[in-house]
Amino acid sequence: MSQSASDNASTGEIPKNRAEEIAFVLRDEILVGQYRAGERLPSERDLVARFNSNRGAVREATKILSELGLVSIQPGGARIVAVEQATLAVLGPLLDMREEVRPQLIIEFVEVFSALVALSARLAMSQATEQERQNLASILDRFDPETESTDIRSIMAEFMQASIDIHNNLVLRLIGNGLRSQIMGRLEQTKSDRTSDRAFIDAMREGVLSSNADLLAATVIRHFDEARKRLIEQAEISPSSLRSQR
Amino acid sequence: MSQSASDNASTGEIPKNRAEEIAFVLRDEILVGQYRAGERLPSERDLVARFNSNRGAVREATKILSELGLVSIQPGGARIVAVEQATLAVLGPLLDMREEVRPQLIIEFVEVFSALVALSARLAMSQATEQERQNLASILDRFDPETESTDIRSIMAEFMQASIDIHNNLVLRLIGNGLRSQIMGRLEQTKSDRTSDRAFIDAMREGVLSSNADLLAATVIRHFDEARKRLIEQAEISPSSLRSQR
DNA sequence: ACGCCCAGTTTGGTCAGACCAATTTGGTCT
DNA sequence: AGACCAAATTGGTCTGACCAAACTGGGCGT
Repeated sequence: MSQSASDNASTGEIPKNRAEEIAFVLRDEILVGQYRAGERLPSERDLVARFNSNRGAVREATKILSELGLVSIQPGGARIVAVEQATLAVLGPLLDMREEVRPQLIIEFVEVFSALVALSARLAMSQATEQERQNLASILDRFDPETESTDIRSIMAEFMQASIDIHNNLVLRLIGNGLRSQIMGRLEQTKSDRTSDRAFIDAMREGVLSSNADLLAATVIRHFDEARKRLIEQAEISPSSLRSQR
Repeated sequence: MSQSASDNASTGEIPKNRAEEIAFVLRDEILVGQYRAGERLPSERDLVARFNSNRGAVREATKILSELGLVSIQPGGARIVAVEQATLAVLGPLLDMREEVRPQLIIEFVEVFSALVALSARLAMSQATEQERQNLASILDRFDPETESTDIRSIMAEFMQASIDIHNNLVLRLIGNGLRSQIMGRLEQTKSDRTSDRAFIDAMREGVLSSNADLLAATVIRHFDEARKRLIEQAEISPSSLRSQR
């Protein structure tokens, strides 16, 4: 009845050691809904038997789950916590595991990311030096509508990072870190309108160079709103019906 | 040379076990700058000696630090990671430990929280039922300018939660969880203008009941912007000079 | 002097087994 | 049915051991 625990999903999640290996498996099982919230996680000794490991490794694994906010460990037993109570760190795995909620989750991500990029751009504009503005513009210049390889999303990610470096808002940076690490590499290529992308980039460039925070923010919001609408159409389901699936 | 590791700071951070006890001490030492980024954490065996514990507990502790993003554990040694790379979970401890950056950090928090509340209100308005709008309004109604006890911040927190329950954006909810758990109970009472607060609450109420997302968002932004300006004055230092302290 | 290489040491990773205190559980008694 | 108690279970702590990879310093060759 032992288990190798190595049947991990697609993404480049390479467990560094036995504990992470076990933690990832259990995490995915929880995210997939194999246990319900409030239910008890198997005892450490049971997990030892199941994964053919030792209590040390198993305890480290459950520690990880606890840190993710997915389980609550107490003397007497560890209990599963609702995903809604967890950490941002469950986002990525959630995208990998739950195909059904994936489209909706991506839409929700865009909603939030949009607001954060707009905010970041605003804050950056309020104190950027001339050189920093030039730097931001140069990032935008990397966009080339001719080349398929230049992904507008990676440019936005870089723009976000650069603007964070300018205003240096730690809270925003930490949130950005979390979102980036969870989303990076998990978003498939989406076909987008290159000409409208061109217009978007140009508008941002103008906003940056003229240090027009309002224009910048509005441009960002509008662009992501369009992207969001495309995603909704792509999902071919109305967001409200999707929303109830979770 | 042993250490009891129980000299934790003010906030209600009660370690559940030896591992957390050790982790909290090390975390605080890192946040205070006792180790520099890239430096090596003492070896597990050294930590065992220092905390008069065992390797199992120490390993669980470093696992926690690793999960916080404060250290990177690799065969050969664990190394300290820059705070900027960490998780939102370091925010609270940072507020507790670094008095010098506290004012600036709070300002940065307000900047972000403001945008998120505005976004959340927007999203909620886009799909709130009549009853849900009434519920939001009733939360706002709990504000009583006469009573000193009604804290406008707790009302905002509740409003945020309620609006999240409406739109049910998981990403926003997870971020909200993180921010709330880090900030809750760590913000001192600030004297605010009760009459302007009254006006703010009323404006929000109107926005909610008329389902006017733009009004709501604008109101939220304006209010937090004023709050932020008060905080800056209170700190008696310009944000730019503070910014360089970190 | 300088750089390369190798052996010894240190470090994290894994494992087995033991004891404790608190919780949980199941059965018994009322 | 409910209260109660004893036994089994569970997480928490601790000891001691072995391995492979990483790190260290010293000696060798250039």
